[in-house]
Amino acid sequence: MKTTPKTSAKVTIFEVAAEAGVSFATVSRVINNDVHVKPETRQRVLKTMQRLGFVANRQARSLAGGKSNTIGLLVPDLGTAYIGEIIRGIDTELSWSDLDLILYTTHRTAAKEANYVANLAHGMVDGLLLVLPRNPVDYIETLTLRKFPFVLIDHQGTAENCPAVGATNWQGAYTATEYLIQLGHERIGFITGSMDLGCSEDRLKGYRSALRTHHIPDKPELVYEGDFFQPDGYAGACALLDLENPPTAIFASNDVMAMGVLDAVRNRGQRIPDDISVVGFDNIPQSAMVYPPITTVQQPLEQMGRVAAQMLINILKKNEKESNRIELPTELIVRSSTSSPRDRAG
Amino acid sequence: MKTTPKTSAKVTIFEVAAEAGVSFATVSRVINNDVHVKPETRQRVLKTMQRLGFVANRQARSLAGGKSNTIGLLVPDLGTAYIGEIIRGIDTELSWSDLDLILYTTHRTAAKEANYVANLAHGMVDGLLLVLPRNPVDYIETLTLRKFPFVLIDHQGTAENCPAVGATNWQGAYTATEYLIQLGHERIGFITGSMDLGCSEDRLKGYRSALRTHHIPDKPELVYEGDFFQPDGYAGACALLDLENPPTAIFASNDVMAMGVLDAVRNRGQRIPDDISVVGFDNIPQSAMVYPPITTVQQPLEQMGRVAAQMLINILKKNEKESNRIELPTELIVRSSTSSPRDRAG
DNA sequence: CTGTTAGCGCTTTCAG
DNA sequence: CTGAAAGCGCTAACAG
Repeated sequence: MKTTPKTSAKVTIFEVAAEAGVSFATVSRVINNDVHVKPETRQRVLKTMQRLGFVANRQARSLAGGKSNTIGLLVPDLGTAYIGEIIRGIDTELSWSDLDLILYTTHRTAAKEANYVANLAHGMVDGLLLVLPRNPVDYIETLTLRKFPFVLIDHQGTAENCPAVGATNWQGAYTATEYLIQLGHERIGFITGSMDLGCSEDRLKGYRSALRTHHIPDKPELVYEGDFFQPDGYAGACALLDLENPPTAIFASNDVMAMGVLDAVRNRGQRIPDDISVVGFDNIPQSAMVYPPITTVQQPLEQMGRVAAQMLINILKKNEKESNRIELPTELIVRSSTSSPRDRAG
Repeated sequence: MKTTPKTSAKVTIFEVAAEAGVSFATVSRVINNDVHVKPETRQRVLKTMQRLGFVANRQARSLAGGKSNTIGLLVPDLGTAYIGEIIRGIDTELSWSDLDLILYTTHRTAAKEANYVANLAHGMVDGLLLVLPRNPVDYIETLTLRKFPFVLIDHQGTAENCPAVGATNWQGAYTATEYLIQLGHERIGFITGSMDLGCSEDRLKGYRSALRTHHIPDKPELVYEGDFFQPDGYAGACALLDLENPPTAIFASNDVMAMGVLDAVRNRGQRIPDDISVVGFDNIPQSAMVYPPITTVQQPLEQMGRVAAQMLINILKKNEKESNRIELPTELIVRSSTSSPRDRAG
């Protein structure tokens, strides 16, 4: 009952070997495209494999061979379109290789993050893609020391010198702010993202730099600290509009919060863009579909995913990290949520 | 250079065992929470594991133990919010177990689908979650025969008797159609989903039944075959509106196509809902945010993911399939894209 | 309660 | 070019 090869049971290289009349080592060679196999023999083995419906056991291969042909993707959560776009890019790129993808969600728990990284780096996966890492310092050193392949996505916190792909957050925020200034806005509210993320800081800095360049005082009361979620966009807009001297435009650090702003403004009976101009960041698909369509800073999310996957694959192949940090350009997408404040008169 | 345990190298149960002064079997027992270990010993081993930074190798565990503690998720693609919602539900549920999630994207290739299933069922994962399977017939039999645990999500094609979670598509479409009829619409256009999917058929049937119930002739020219993507919603709306006697309402089989309908109607200078009422299906987040917010049939996507994951976990635990098919209720969400056709006069 | 003994299915030297 | 042998790190009966 033990070695009885039932028809529907798993087929191992041994069975294939026996059927094909070769040793199992040869079968292994065929599987691994080893050159040292006579074409004739290879064909015979290949046919047998097909006939028997042989499927190599990845666990075993990885145990014996030392690599898993799997990469791990660590994301904070799955709640927003933002992550979805990035995953899509990664998936696209991976579909051309034969790497599998294991998905880990940290649910915004820094502890879980470090924990996962430790586990994953321990044989489960060959490389790691870390989206929006919270506390990379906790493990980047370990990873680097061990020479474990990884790429950071959308992170620009510490000045660590490691592979990462991000977007020109500073530039994007600067451009958008400047655009509002050129429309004639002088009181521009700003809602930040989670300030423990590098990108949030960069966006805030870009906003401030634009103001400075145009000699507009940077009033602290016009900056509201948000967290990238819609409710905070709503709250931020309310806070800003409640000011004695409210802003004529609000720049939210992402589209999701900008939608919260839209709601808040509408609920107060004000119109967009006539009364208040609104700008977002990311250019997630919804931003074009809401009413009014939101002027936003496009972040090439899907491309970021693709590029990151490419980088990781390269590192895996060459066994050395080549490029260090790639910044993909952001672009201002002007839609209908912004106009000159002078329009009010009209 | 071979067995030299460098400080930063991987720690195995052997090292832990040696350090703790027990046999490696005991360490294994501790890892697996086996009851047969003296509390005292367990503590000592646990401490040693911690100190040495031991992390169990999943590949090895799975090879030896015959299970991987990983489940596979097979989705057609990552392009739509639809899948995202489902994944979120699955992820939520999984976060309470210690199962890992491997993500496979078939990119709508039926061949790839069957292929993946074959591979996965071969040791890579302990169970399979299949979202919107294209050609389940290709492998359901194999899976069932092998008693391989799996759950189908949003599939109601063949009458196969296997674990699945879906929504009351027929009921949802019936209710929505009836709602339009009660508003006074008599010519109601319908844009189907991919007709190779069971849910599409059910929705079409629900639509037809509602018409029949209310003695409204079911005109074939009012049904346009779509594919669930936005462009087809656009095309479908154009085709329907080009009819000699165009419909006063259009019911699209999902929200994404409904958005295409919105575009098409607007591009023709007609207003929603004044000139044309529009109804969608799914209730993806965007549907509430576009202009005008779309009346739609809510499908509990996130919940479907959760329930499916629960079912699979149960099957995995009890090693038997318990429940067979769960239908989660749909619900009509009335928003601003629908009104009585008589409003035109107003 | 704990140690011993076999493998899981495959990759990899090392000899032919 | 091909076979034999030695593990990869761990689980799972068996004996104590």
